[in-house]
Amino acid sequence: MSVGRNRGFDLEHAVEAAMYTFWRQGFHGTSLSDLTEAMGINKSSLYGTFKNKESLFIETVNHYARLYGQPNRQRLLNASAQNTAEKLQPYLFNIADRITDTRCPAGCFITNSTCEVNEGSLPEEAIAAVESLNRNSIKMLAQFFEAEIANGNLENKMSPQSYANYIQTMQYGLGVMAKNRQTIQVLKQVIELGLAAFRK
Amino acid sequence: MSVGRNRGFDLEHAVEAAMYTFWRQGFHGTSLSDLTEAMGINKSSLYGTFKNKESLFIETVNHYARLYGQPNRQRLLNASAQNTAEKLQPYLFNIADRITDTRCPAGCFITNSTCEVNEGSLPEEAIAAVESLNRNSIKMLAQFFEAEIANGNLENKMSPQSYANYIQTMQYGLGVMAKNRQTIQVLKQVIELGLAAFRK
DNA sequence: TCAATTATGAACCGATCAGTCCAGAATAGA
DNA sequence: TCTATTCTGGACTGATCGGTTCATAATTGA
Repeated sequence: MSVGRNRGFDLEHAVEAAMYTFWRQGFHGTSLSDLTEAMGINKSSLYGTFKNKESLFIETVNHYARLYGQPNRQRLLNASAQNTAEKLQPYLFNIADRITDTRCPAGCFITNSTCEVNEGSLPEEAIAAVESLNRNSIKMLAQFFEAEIANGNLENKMSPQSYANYIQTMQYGLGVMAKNRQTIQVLKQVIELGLAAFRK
Repeated sequence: MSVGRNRGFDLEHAVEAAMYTFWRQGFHGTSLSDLTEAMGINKSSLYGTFKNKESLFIETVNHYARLYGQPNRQRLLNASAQNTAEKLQPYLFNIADRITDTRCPAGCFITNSTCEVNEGSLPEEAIAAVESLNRNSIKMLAQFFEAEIANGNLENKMSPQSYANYIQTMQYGLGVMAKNRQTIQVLKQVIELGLAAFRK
């Protein structure tokens, strides 16, 4: 254990509380008092631990991606279902479940943040963090489609990149639908229609 | 002409300038100084004419819907193409063109605003205005699909409402993709894939 | 036990926030 | 020309913004 007084709060719980707050209210809609109240710490501790509002925001979007995005993408890459549509369905259903989960803020944190991104308005490093997560998501989807085509599960009428862009668009759209308080049933019907592109 | 001093600025130009500012920066990301600077007027005139920031915001989202959304929806309802996909394609391409138009802020103003909506964070009447536009959009899409099914252009495997939800999801997704600086070419490929649901 | 180090609470900072006020300028009708 | 009305510029308001400072509390290793 390092020298000095011990931190009086749990780091992960604090990041999670901050994440929920940014997720619900956005970067600009969240004040430092909102954060300190949600995290149960005061400003000194927040600045001592996380440097500033922007760094804490970056911490939370990355936490979100680690917690929700990456495991689901990993399952998609490892999926053993017969065809592409049957692999994509549980992947998208998982997203739909998450973004309509009443225990969490509505919608997708990354989608919301992407809509808030804008030079001069959001701080530069925060923009970079969000854009990096978006690029990463599309990249992993492209990898998935590349493998699907290589394995003969999918015609190569379109490039893996194009299929990836399509699914990314669906994800974003579902996020906004959820923010708009559409039910899980609606989202699952939307997904079924969206998967028509992968069914013969 | 009514009595008293004449307004020293053009009302429509002012609303348009405010619209671009909110569209680019969001409600919370836009300050009154941003607005007065963009509109070329001062606070007294802004408050005298538009009451407050919230009312001006509502004015701008409605202006956006009148300017872009409604004409395009009207064209969709009047489209004479052979089948459903050929009617939807120009409708969605029009959206893609607009949200990637470099003369305007990236993305869709309504989509961005929907992501910013959230009780307690955005003022109540502004939330109501955005939600009303979203409901209206889905309603008109549902009308379109109802007619398509009635005319025998589309199987009634799914309800008109479900098809409408699907297209609305696409629209939202395209908006976020555009905000994420994806090109018009990418968006048009995505649309082609998305229309697979309406092609045999 | 004591020095070095780290965390915390509270007061404080200048800047900016949305919004108000008011004196004066401009206009129309009488 | 005079009066009533409306619009405008600028100064001003209290509140809140993100961020800092500093004295003190708590901890470890020596």
